[in-house]
Amino acid sequence: MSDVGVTVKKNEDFSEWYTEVILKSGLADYAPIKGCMIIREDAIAMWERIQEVLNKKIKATGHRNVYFPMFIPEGFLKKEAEHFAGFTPEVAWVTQGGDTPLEEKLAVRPTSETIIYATFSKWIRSWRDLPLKINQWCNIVRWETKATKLFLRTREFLWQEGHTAHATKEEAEKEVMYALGEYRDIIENYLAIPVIVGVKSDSEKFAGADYTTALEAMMPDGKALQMGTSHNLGQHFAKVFDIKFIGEDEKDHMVWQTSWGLTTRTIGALVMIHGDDKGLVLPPKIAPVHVVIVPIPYKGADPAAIAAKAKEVADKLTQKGLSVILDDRGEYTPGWKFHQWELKGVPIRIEIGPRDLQQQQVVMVRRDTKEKSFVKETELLETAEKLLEDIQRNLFVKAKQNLEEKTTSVKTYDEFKQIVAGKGGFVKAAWCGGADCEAKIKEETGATIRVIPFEREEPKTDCLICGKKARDIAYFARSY
RNA sequence: GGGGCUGUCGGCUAGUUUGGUCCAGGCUUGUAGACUUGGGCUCUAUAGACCCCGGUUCAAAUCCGGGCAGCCCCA
Repeated sequence: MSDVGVTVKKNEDFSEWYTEVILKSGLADYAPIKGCMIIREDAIAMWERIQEVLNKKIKATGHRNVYFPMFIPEGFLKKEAEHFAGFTPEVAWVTQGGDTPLEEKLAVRPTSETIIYATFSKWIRSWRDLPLKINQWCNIVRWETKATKLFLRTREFLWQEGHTAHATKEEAEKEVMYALGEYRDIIENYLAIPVIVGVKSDSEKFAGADYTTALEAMMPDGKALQMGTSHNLGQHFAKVFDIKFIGEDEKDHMVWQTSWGLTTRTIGALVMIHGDDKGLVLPPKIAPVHVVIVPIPYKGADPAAIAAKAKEVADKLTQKGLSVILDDRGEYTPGWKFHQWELKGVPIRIEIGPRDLQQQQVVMVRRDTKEKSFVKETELLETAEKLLEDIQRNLFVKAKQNLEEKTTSVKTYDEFKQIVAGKGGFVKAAWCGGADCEAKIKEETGATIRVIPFEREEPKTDCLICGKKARDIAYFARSY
């Protein structure tokens, strides 16, 4: 046994397991710059798949892609005070070009609201210009000081940011929910990760927003991970960037705005949630490769016939629209290849050897359960497709169980502390809505309000901290 | 933000406690070849490292200082 595979078990040293799986499966590598990572081929392929799915959705509803500069003049960033205060601690600044100091320093975008909205004020004149709905795929820099965690905490990452301007408050509210809904579809139905959706507390909302809605997932180690956010910006930015339009009533109005983002963090969540001791386990709908075929060319057998059959099977599956790799490398043994492709998380492996040739069958192994079956050639396509659907569903169901197992309702603060310090996960607790109580919990336990779910539950007990009447049942957790 | 730990061929490591045996050993990987192939085959040849800077010393992978990088715990 060599050490090319994952050397630690997921439930023994989760953090180390996570890093090893990512490095060894080839999703990413550390970059020679502190806090930065290299996103490699397979991870980019998954990101491209996410792009493909989301682009299709938002284009169908009238959003269009754009690209704004990555540099933002300091003055822009400062215009909305709360926004500036929120982002300034982790902004990277460009202060010099060549040998010449800049007259005004430039922020490397931590998010693009300000530069985009400065432009919106130019583009929007009349109600006929609304709604304005754009999106951009780009990189973002936030100068983190904490330890790097691949995909989850790096100074630079990729994301998509949608920015919209609307004539009415109601329309903006609808847009916020629209974006959140599309995120939910991608995350749950493609990435197979169940989420709790709802609104953030004031202290956790986006700097400069009226309110922030979010999707939160639960990792196997009991920490929550934010999977995406959709903000209602109200008229905060419209006021400072002077984004006005003349309405049908021939009067001046401020626009109502939203912004929403989904990042490459979701790939980290995917690894954490579905991976196992053998490596990655990818949901078929996001996997860059659906099927790997490993021919087993015994010496006594007819290697040419086996190779031909493997090729034939590969072609059939490819024609059906699946992404297939025929691994006919002679220098590796089948066993070696099995491990390699399991590490990379390919959903289905097909083995074709002399015995299968005789029986007119193939051996099909699913990555999630490692279950092996013999499939008649005539049933190859339908079985493969059914299996992919099965795997997709199974991964979601298992993740959903994890989410449910790691969600605990508590009545007292003692119970709360015990859960947070022990099994972790989401802790549902009654909360008065006060920032002081929230801050106290954060200080004493490290847990924050991840989300106040839309699927509202009526609090039956009083606020955990102050004992006053509770406003909500909030989901608390320690988080990434 | 605070505390702790670690850094040796591409990867994992031995050597560090007690400076000298180390122009650094092993396994794995890479390369060339042979032989194999239903769960990480075997053999031969070959390539490859003390994180960086400074100090102590006759002598530094080993001790000291600083830097850089990574990991863990706490908030």
